[in-house]
Amino acid sequence: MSVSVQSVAERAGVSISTVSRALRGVAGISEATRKRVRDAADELGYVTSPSASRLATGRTSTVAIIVPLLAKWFFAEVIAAAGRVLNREGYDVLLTELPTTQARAEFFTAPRLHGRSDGALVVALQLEPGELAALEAQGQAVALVGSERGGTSSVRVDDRGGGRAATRHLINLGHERIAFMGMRTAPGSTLGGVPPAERLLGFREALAEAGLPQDPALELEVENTVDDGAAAMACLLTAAEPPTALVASSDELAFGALATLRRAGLDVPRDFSVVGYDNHELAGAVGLTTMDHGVTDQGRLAAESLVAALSGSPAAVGRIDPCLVVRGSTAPPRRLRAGTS
Amino acid sequence: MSVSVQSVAERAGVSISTVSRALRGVAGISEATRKRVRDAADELGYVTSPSASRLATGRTSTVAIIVPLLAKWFFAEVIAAAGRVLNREGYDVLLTELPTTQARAEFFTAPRLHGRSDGALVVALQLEPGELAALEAQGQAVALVGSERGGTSSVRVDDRGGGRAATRHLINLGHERIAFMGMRTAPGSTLGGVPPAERLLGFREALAEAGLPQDPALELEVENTVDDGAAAMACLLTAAEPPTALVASSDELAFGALATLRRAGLDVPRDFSVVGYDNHELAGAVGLTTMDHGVTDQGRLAAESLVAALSGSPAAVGRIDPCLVVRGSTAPPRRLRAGTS
DNA sequence: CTGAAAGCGCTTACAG
DNA sequence: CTGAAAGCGCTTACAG
Repeated sequence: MSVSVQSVAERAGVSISTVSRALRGVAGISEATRKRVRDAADELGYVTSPSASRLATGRTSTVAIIVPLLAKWFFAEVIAAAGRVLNREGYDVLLTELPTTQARAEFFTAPRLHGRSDGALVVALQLEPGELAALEAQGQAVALVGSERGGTSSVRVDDRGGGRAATRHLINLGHERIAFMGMRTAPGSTLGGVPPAERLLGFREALAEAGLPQDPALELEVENTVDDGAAAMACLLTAAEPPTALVASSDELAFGALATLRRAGLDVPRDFSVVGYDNHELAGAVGLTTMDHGVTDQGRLAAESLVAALSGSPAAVGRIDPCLVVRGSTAPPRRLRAGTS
Repeated sequence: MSVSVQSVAERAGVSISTVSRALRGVAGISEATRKRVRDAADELGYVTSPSASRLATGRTSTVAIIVPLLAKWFFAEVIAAAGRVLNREGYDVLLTELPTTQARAEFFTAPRLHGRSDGALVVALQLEPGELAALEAQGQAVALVGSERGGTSSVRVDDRGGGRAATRHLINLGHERIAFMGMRTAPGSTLGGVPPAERLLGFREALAEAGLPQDPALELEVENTVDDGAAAMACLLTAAEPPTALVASSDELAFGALATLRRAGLDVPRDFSVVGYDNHELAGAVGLTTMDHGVTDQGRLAAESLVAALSGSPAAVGRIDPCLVVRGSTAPPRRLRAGTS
């Protein structure tokens, strides 16, 4: 049904070996022959069979991108950025979503990538040693975003520094009671992981450096959803000595917190300050001050290091330093603005 | 390097034909033999080579999902929903993003899917006849979401009805000057299309049915971004006789509009009402009343009809009726609430 | 610079 | 119920 090398060879009056070589741009073919083959291929509408080529070479020119959840802004953004470099480099993108611990277990038990992709870009999942080994046993080069493993390419984001920076911003404005909203991994979920935990450590460091007391009651752990952020913020409003500011470990959580504050009739930033984490596409719309951690860069860098690994380069670690984006959700606490409004 | 049928055959003491048949669950193999083969395969850690299998059968068990832009909530959600059914049905998902007219042209010119996938799930792109023909010439079964084509499976969303419903809600509240924010396709962009245009028609129908005048100045066409929504809302605020309510053809646009209203010191819904379109994951956080058009269902239905088409079923059209989700961004206009604060 | 031939690892009529 | 053999459409040493 579809045109094969054979017919191109006949039309060009050469052997199939020559067709294969001419079309792939291999050296050692006279320009005249190459042109003749190309013309014949064009006229016939020939296109190489990927399956046959993959079977013969053992390479798939495909990369699997593995994420916990597709429909989260962060993951979609990473996939988009990674996909662009992957396509540019000639790789197909195979998408795998592992939203539940069950899906995750099944995926790593069966050799699901074997012969389907040459490499895997693993986003956010904290791979257990066995899982990483399983990927490698399937012949996959691996690159990580949101986690690290010795000997494996990854992009390292200074989340601790980010958490510290967000907190310092509030401290510098004069806040002394600052809450932190972290991410908890829900049972059966594959979300969460090291980055949010690092942000919490950064938060604590900033408080310690400023000589501020650590109050465990101000450290909340919730699922990373708008609703949970809203609920957690409500809890904070019931404290005997409420905080005047919040560091949220994601913009989703911050959005939820802002919603609760608004519903409670509190004005941000006059009555309460919020710093988010992500620089989510919608952060601007709600005027959220937040930490930008180069989400697009994370995807791009990871894809680049995976492509490099695929061509034999040693494992590389990309680095990203988050930085604050000031919008309108932070201000000095009320007590420092006695004269104001 | 990896285990082949050959070694399994030797270990089980049968021919490779029998191994192939036993492992694929084909009928006509004694249970004893089947078990022996399975055990041998397990012991050896055998896994079928996809490339070899695809070459032999001519089927790839892969479906390509094609979207204009990955990092938009709507598309990510559709991909996630479709991907789940596709994986469940044993298909791999090949991801293709065509954000620019250039990428789109290149994609349809080269037979990029030939031999890579058995079908294509095309989201939002309004395929030109030549583009659809190109996919079919590459042997792809096709399913559409966000557009329709005779003889091709698709999911039909009643966008006109949705636009009308959103508008009626405002009319029923007593609004008489209502603006509409539609989507314009930016030069070089692949976004936009029929659904937003249908929503506008529904808007006009509702006005006409209510005997309200059509004012072209209240119909804005902008790019589907928060920023453009914000800018367009600002324009509306400068009208000689400003509207009291807005129907936005996406939640992103509505988010932008809400931001502008807030910054202008206007209270929603006391001073101005807004209805969005999408039921975006963050609509709840900002209290946006919006049209839910079953985004997850769109992905699921499209994937299901594609799977059906792949097994020979005739083209099918799924149907979805959008419905209003009331939150807090709509209320009767001020003049009807003279007594109220 | 070019060709004949083996091989990649399956699936599937065709026989028995 | 099982096997021998052809074929899927390429790539790649090996010769020349």
